[in-house]
Amino acid sequence: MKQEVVVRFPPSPTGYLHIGGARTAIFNWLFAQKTGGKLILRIEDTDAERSSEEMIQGIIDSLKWLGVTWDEGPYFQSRFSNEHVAAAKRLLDSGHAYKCFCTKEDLDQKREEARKRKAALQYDGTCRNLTPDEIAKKEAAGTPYLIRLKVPPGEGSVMFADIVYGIIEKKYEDIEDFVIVRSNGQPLYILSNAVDDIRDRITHVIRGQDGLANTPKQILIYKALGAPIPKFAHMPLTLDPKKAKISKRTHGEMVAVHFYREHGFLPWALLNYLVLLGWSTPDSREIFSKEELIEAFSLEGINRANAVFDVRKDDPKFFTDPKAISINTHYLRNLPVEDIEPYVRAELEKAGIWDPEFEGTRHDWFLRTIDLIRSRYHITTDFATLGRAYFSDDYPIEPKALKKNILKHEGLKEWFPVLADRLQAIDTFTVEEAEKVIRETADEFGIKAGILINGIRAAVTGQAVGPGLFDVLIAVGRTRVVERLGKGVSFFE
RNA sequence: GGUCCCAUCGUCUAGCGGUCUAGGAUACUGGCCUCUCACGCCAGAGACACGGGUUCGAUUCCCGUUGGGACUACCA
Repeated sequence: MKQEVVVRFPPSPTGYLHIGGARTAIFNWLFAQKTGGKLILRIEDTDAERSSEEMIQGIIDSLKWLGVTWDEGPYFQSRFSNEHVAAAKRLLDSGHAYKCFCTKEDLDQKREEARKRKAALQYDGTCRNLTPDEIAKKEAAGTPYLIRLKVPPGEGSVMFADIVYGIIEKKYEDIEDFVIVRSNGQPLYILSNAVDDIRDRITHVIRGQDGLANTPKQILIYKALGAPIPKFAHMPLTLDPKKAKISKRTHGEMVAVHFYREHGFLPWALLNYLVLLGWSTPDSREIFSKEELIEAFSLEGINRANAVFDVRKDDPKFFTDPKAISINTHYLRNLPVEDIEPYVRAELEKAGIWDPEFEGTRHDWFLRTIDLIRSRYHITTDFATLGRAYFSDDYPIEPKALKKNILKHEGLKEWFPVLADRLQAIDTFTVEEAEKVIRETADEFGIKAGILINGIRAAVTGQAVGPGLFDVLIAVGRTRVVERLGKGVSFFE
């Protein structure tokens, strides 16, 4: 019988969830979904100094927003510190680890010397072979100690087959006797993480490539503890355009999941973009529904080369990776209107122009209007900014539109009121009738229809661009159109 | 410094010895459409880091160089 897959996402709550972490969570989630396995959320909060309740909540909110679901947890690493300590004691008792009484100063000094000699800066094993007598003496003297894992001596090596990177081999002699417990008795991440994974019966460790170099050490811990070794799949890192690892510290909000939430991204669009960073299908397909993505996903499709998250700081045209925006745009335009309705509503509420009628008596109108204007928007916030005139009477007139489409044609001062009257007089206010009236008016005054059309668009929507004008008029509604045109004269004052 | 990983258009990528005059996406340019702007459609420009091998034949395999990245804490 095949063993059930269990994977985990173990964020450290020292900050918000960023792009890189989200991507790791997504890959784990997809693998669990694909294999019918479980995803465990484990908060690695053992660094109490830097962890906070607020960050934990933020990470959970971001995961939920993305639609990444987990089957167990959140567990908190700090609750299991007794297990980590117990594991260290077992290692000590079985001779797989030893106490090291070297002082930090000694170690620093030795490291410094090694650096000067240009040699590897490994621990020299001073305390590795202390006799029981010597140990007892130092303990009796109250000398503080930390615990190091005893790396097997000799020619051997640690070897494992990473699902993404292939066979990785590391010689014992290239691994130092690394610290697993601090002198204050606190276990270190490398130990805690392995112990937690063993307890949680993790079958596949899917994480960033930055964990690759530490994997041999962790395998040594698994072996020393007599635990089965999980499969490893390391994924390429996300780099910034300068090829530096993405981090909260250097990139700030730009790389936070919540930044994209606040800037008009649809969660699935962000997820879809993120999964494309380091993963692909043989046919280079890029747009997937949730079901399609789970179906298509496989660890074998993960790329080895790091990917650049093309964030563009201070780019007037793109506030983030153009590809991410284009995927968001795609969903904004192609999803059923009902699917994006809630996001539009949220934006209108945020802008203070939400009207309950939009989901009441004017619900059909609301959906049709969203559908009418969405093809030129990229982010959901556009509905409240660029699309404001459709939902509120309080909208700004873009200076460029005012100048180019209204002030340039002084005749509009007279034409606007005429148009207002004539549109008001139409029997049934339809696209066809409105168009007829406007074109006839243009003929009558001997001007190109475009002048009236563009002028009306600027007056009615505040913008120089937008959907076909006659559709706009119907969407905005006769009453408002007439009212707005009636005020048109004031532009010239 | 040591150990390890990586290397195809600006960016994300396909390619797993001949199908490559290297495919897709995005961004960019031009055109069509048109009341504007988008959408859509059509077209264009744009890459196998370099040098050695192996082979009848290398983008694909091996080695080296260069470049980039990660790890190397009593952080996680």
